[in-house]
Amino acid sequence: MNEKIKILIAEDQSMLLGALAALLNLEDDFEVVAQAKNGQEALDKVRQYQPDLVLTDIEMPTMTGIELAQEIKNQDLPCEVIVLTTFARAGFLKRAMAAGVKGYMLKDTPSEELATAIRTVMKGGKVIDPELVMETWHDMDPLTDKERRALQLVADGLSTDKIAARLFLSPGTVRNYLSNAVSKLGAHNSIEAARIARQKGWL
Amino acid sequence: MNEKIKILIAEDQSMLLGALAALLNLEDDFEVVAQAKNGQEALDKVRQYQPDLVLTDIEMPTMTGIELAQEIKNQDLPCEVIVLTTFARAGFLKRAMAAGVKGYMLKDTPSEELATAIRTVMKGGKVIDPELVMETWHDMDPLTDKERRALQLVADGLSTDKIAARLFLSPGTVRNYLSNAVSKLGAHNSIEAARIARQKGWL
DNA sequence: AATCACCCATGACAATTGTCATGAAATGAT
DNA sequence: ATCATTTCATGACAATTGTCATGGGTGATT
Repeated sequence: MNEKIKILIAEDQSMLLGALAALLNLEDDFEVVAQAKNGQEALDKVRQYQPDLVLTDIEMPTMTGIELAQEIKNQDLPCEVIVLTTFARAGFLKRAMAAGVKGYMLKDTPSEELATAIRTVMKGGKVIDPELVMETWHDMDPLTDKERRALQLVADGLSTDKIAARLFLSPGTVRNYLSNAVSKLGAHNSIEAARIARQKGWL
Repeated sequence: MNEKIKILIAEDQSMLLGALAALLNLEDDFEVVAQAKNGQEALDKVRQYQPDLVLTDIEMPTMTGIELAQEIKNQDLPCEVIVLTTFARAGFLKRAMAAGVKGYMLKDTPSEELATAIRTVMKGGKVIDPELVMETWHDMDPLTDKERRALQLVADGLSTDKIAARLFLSPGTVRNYLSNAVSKLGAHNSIEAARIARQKGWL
């Protein structure tokens, strides 16, 4: 008789964490062995409980789900990772694939598909919605490294003068980088550009 | 023998919708009779299934959870409402209370507390985290009606000239309203002011 | 009736952001 | 080695936002 698939769930919203555990524990062949509310706790518990599979959100305190997946890969921990996140973001999907993630699902996927996805991954398959790939993969990050840094600081609320000081550049330079980013992203101003970049996973 | 508490869940994320249904159906005295992914669907199903209690998110398509609660109250539909939302927002909490909501919970509440909250509400009690009330009730909305309208349009990406045209005011007036809002909210610029207002539930 | 506080409204001016032209350095292709 | 392209960098100037002084209308208070 095959043993149950041991699952660790990482999700910072306690309500979803508990509800997902309840949902997955309904399946005869699943066992939720641990839960974590942030990335570091998840990594610690992966070592401790040695689950077959980790189901993780992306945006969590201390370590994102993608960084968690990267660490699991770096340490050759023998478990698969499925990402369950709110938004389809090109930057996140790309980084998740690079980090060895075997599943990438959105939270607006019907819950019935989750169990099926877990079984598919445990059989060696991958579960990434083809539509998702199609709609995001072509989204190449158009930002240069300096543009991204400047935009990140705009997102943090700094003025161009402060950004210039922080990056050891002159204000004119920063204004130019921001203006380039605004154009590339089709935004009306630098703050909207920062929002778009974050939304795409490029920040 | 008492009948089971009939519950309708309204939540636009399918994964959470199904997981919450699974969680609640584990309780012997609960029965999830319907699920809805938006406010209008929820209202239709409240009429059709006549649940004892509605568990609803706030931000959903077609009708917010608070508007749903208001409609349930307006139509004297005999069921209680518990709001389950992501953020503690003063404006939302106030409007939820005014709409007759009996429970207001955050999604980072442990899932074990949900069943208890539902039973408390069905016994005539209210479930609003006192800390939540303490931390948000004092947050009086400092914005005047015209400031709010101008800020809303900033949030929608309009320039001050366009906002002036839209509100049939002169640009100087709009600049003044936005400047007032920036000061009141302690923001660095009008876009940040709009973000803060939205976050507080004042937009 | 007079006064005060607040909202609504406007424009002058200061401060800041965004565009654009320009040029050096780095990188990749030939 | 050379050339083309891209990135990085800067400042002048235009465009836009934000501050501030000013004043009318409304409602509450004295």
